Amino acid sequence: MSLKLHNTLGRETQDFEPRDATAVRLYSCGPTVYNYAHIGNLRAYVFVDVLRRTLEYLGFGVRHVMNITDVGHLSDDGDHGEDKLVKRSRESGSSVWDIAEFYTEAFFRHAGQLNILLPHETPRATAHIPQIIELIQRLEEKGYTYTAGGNVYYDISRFPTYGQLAGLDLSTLKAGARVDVDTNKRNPGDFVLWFTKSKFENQAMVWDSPWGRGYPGWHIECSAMSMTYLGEQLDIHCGGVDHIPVHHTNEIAQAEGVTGKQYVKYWLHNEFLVLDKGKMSKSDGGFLTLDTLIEKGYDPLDYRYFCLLAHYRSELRFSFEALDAARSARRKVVSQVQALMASAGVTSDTGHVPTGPVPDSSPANEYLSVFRADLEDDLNTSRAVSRVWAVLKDDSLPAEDALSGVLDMERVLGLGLSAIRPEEETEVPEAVRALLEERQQARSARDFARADRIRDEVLEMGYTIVDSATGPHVKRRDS
RNA sequence: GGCGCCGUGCCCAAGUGGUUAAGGGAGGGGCCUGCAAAGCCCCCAUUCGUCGGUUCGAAUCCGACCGGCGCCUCCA
Repeated sequence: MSLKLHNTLGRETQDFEPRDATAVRLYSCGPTVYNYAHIGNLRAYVFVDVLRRTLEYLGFGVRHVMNITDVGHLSDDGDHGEDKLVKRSRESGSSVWDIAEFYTEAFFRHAGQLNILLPHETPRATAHIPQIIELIQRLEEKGYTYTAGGNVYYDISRFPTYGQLAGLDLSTLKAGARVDVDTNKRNPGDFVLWFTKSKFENQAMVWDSPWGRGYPGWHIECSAMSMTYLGEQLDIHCGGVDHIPVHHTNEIAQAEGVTGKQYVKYWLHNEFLVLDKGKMSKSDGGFLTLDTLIEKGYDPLDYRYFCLLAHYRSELRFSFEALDAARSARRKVVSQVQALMASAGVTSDTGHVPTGPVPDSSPANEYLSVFRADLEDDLNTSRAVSRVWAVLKDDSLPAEDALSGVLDMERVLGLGLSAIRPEEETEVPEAVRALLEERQQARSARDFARADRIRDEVLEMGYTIVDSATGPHVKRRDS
């Protein structure tokens, strides 16, 4: 079998055939950094990470680029509304640049905590204004633009296949259904490439351009940066489903308008994380960040595990009950892996856990081949995760093989399994050690009430006592 | 108004024409234990929103209806 991916362009699952298998050109839409990424946003980055890891797992070379949109977006279409960065700046008293930098750092921190591999390039929009201007100029030369009311617009009537990705029927789109009509536009679907007329004070991020001092529109930065780093034709471009009708539709119009060539071969879009009340929205204010989950006692990787439980093209219903289930499951995987380490004789002294390729002779390959097939089937992570359990539950599998099998799967899953250390006697304070001794004496004397009191006392101090045939073990609580 | 998606056990969720409807969590029972915890074993949907239809056969295809949601504004 070979990798099959669901292409939004054409709405069908297709065999993945990159233009160059040694360097798959992957572009994913990154964050807009005027606020923290919420956990719904983060689901999208986990998805892209699994995609990239899968490609690498299957032997493809990958070049992954993700933009950081640090230029302000308006909260409304057509030069109305307010720039989100400016708004944030006004509210916090910091400069827009500081705001962008702060949230960019927060984003990378969260991504790292989720075991998301850093893309090879993470270009900032503000660092690519010349490329953006050049792209607009090329569109202008080819006659795709017009100027009205001080802004440069893209004229979608010049691009015959406009809206193909989204299956838009332009004649049925209802202009102004939710937004005021921009009277400068010739066609309601036209969009701004360059603004010179800012309606608000304090527009801090402005640059000189052939059309006047101003700032770029909201879709052009992705076209400019993707083409700068990956060339005119990409293999895969991903993002959330919300990008299909506008952002990605406009990106295609911009890129293909300039090059006359197909911009992206495979468009992949992830579905939303939803709450009872619907999707989590960045502009609604009430949203959960990864830090919120951490404060509530979850490991970031519990959330990653949770994301992997559902297919990326399905809505995933978030609840703390469901997250608890993921946490319980992941903790169990961790302890099972530690048990395998013990069986396989892996200690921190012998040091290494098996990391290299699993030998063909290993019985674990039976599981790895179905695992691989699950991923090749449009990234069925839900099934892929179930293969971890299958390995863990197969008692006929030698511990070393089970261990190497699970760690091989970890290359894609990224659940932190390769970072698991053998379980060992925890260094405990002298006071705890003394209590432990006291408790053993109590147990020998069959004074269990006292033994239990001591156990509670030790628990208060942050350590869990677990009795076993070979004597009591002490672990840090909540491991 | 237009376009689109979803509805599977207590919860999350896979499966999208054909053996017993993955997997996890929770729950129940058992083994083990002084008791716990952990671990292990067993149980937990004759049924896939409802009603029709197509088919030898449907959770999977078609239609209607009910319910939920997304997009057409920035948004993962």
